[in-house]
Order: sequence, then C-alpha cells, then structure tokens
Amino acid sequence: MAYWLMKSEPDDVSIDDLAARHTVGWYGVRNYQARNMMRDTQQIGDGVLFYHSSCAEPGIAGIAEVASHAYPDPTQFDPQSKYYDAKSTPENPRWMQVDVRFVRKTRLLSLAQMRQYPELAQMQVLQKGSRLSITPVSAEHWAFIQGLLA
DNA sequence: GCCAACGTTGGC
DNA sequence: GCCAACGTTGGC
Repeated sequence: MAYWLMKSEPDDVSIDDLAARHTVGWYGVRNYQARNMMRDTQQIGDGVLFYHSSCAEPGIAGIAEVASHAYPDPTQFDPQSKYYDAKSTPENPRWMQVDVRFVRKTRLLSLAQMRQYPELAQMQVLQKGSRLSITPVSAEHWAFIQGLLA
C-alpha cells in the first residue's frame, strides 16, 4: 500500500468531476518519470491526494484511490487531442494511464497552508522546482494530512 | 503575464 | 555523450 499526490487542472478534471464520474482515466501524462510511476509502482488500492493545480487556489481537494493497473492512454492516438503523439503507435504505446476512483471530497488544503506545517516540509511536491504531476507521499505525510482533513 | 526550474530535443 | 536552445509546468 503506497500513497501518491496526483495533480489535475480543475478546468480539466476537478474533484467535483471525479465525484460525478466516480472513476476517471488519468490521461495526458507526458512525462517519463510520472509515467513510470504509474506503470511500475502504483498498485490498485493505493491512496491518492487529489490536487488542483494551475488554478486560483492550488491545493489538495479530495481523496481518491488507484483503481486499475496502467494501460495505454487513448489520447496519444487521437489526432484531435492536444495530447496526441505522432510517434506513438498502438503496437508500441509510449504513454500510459491508470484509473483513479473517487473516495471523498475534502475541504481545500491549500498549497499555502501546506507550506505552513513543518511536518510537511519534506513533501516532494513542496520542494523547490518540483513539477512532477505524480509524486509519492510517505505514510507519515499521508497520516498527517488525513488528520488535518478529518 | 512573468519567470524559475526542469525536461526534451537535436546538432555536433 | 555533451550541451545550448527551446518548451513546459505551475505558482505568483
């Protein structure tokens, strides 16, 4: 059992969208490190901090869980998609996704609030220059955040 | 819109 | 394999 923080732009998929759809495919990851974590490390049932990024109030907006193993991201084959990748083929897909299932919406734990807790200072997502859309979360950080959101 | 940080590309 | 140029992320 592992824990993750996964960033989504709420204009694209917000926590309310996830609540309405229950399960969404985590399409659009185009970074090899993030892809490799989905493909090689994530397991069904892993805990997910659902994070809103690139928006007015970035922060953790809810809890979710990994709901599938990795499989090819269909948007890479769609010429109409902004995530289209001409160098990827169905025979040899370059980009993968997992399904993520809604668990619950929480109050927004904003990025600014997260930075105020010394207990969270070592979180990967809070490190200077951290841009990865998927980052591992330690059991200690997970438990602390669960406490804040209880 | 700015810009720091980091990833990717491609010439050599 | 190096590294400069370019592109992207994402907070502010």
